[in-house]
Amino acid sequence: MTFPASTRNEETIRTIVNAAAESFAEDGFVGARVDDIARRAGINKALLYYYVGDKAALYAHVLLEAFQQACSLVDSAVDTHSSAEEQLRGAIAAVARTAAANPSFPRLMLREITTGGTSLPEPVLKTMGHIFGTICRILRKGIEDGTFRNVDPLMTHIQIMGSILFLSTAEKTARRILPFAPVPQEELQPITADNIARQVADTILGGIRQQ
Amino acid sequence: MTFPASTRNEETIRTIVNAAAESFAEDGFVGARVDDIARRAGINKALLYYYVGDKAALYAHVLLEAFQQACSLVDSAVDTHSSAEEQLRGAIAAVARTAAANPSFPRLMLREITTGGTSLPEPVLKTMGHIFGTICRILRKGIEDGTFRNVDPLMTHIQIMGSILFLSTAEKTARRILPFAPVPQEELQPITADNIARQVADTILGGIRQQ
DNA sequence: GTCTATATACCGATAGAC
DNA sequence: GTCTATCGGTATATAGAC
Repeated sequence: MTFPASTRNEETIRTIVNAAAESFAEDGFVGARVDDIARRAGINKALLYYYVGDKAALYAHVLLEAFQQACSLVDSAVDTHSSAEEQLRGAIAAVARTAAANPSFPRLMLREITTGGTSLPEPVLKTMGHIFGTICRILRKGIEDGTFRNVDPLMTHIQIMGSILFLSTAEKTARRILPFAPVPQEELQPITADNIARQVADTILGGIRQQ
Repeated sequence: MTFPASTRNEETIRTIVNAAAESFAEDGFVGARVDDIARRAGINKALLYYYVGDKAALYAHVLLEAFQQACSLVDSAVDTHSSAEEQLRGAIAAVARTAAANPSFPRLMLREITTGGTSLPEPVLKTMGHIFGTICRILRKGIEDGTFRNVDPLMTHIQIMGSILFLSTAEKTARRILPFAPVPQEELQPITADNIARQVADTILGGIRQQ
C-alpha cells in the first residue's frame, strides 16, 4: 500500500480500494463519484481524501493492483508447464480465473483500451508489458519448435486478451440481446471462467497449431 | 433521421451526429461534453439542442446508426457466399471493415459492454440481436453439415466480436505498452482491417473446424 | 434559425470543529 | 481520525433577443 496516511488502519484502506474498484468498473473514471465510493466503503468523503489522496491517485492504485494480480497468476501458471501448448493454455486459464475472481478487472481493462491507455501510469504499463512479453515468449518457442505456425505475436496476444476480457464482461449485455435474437436458446452454455478458458484455448490453439 | 426539428437542414444534423460519434467514442457518454460536440460541429450549443434534443437522444441516435451500418454490411457479406466457412469469413471481414471505416463504432461498443448494456435502447438491442442470429445460423449450418465441430454459438459469437472490436481499438494502447515489453519488435504486422479479418478468420475457423 | 447569457444542479476537494 | 458544512468550478439545459 502506498498512500500518504497508511501508517495504520490498513483495513480501512482495503475497504476504500475495494469500493473504488467496483465503482470505477461500473461507471468509469469520470462517471464514478467520490461520494459514492465513500458511501460504499461506509465512511465519509473527507476521510477518504485523508486516507488515499484524490480521485486520480485512487484510480491508479486500483488499476495497478488488478494488473499485478493478473500478472503474477499468469507467471506462476506458465512456470508449472513446459510445452508451449500447455503454457499457453495455462496462461489463458490464469487470465480467465483472474477476471472471474475480480470482476472489476476486465471492465477496467476494456475502459482503458477505449481511451487508448493515455492515462495509464508507468507501473501499470510495465505490468502489461511483462504479460505481453510472457505470451510472446511462449508463441516464439512454439513457432521455433514447430508446434505453432508463424503467427504475429502482437495480434495473437491482443486477440487472446480481447477474447477473454470480452467473454468475461459481455454476458449481461448478451442476456439483454437474446430476447431479440431469432434463435432457439436451449443449449447455450453458462459463461463461467472454466468455459471461457476452454473456449478460448480450444479455438486459439486449434487455430494457430501447425497442421 | 428521427429528430424533432428535422424538417430542413439535414446536413447540419449529419454534422452534429458525426461530431457526437467521435466525442462519445473518445470520452464516453458521461465524459463527452455537449459544448465540445457543438464546437466540433462548428455550431452553437443552443442550436444543437434545437436540432437534436438532449444528450441522451443524441447518444441513442449515434449508437443506432453505427450498429445498423454494421448489421447491413454483415447481411450482404453473408448473402454473397453459400458455404458456412465462406459466410463466416465474410461476416468477420464485414465487421472488421465497418470498424476501420467508422472508428467510433468499436469504442462505443466496448463502452456499452462494460456498462452491461443497461442503457441500450430497444432498436439497438434488436439490431445486435439480428447480427447474433445471423452468426448463429452460419454456425448451426456448419455444425450440421460436418464442417464445424459442436461449438457453443453464444460463446463463439462473443469471442469473434470481442476479437475484432478489441483488435480494432487496442493498437494505441499496445504502442504505449511495447516500450516496456522485453521483446524484439521488428517483424510486427500493422493492425489494418485486412490483417484483423485474416487473423480472426484464420484462428477462429482453424479452431472450430471439424478435423 | 441562430446567437448570448444565465438558471440550476452537481461534483471534487478542503476548511475547520471535535 | 472522523465528521459537517461549504467553496469553487463546471456541466446540462433553457430563456429570450435578434
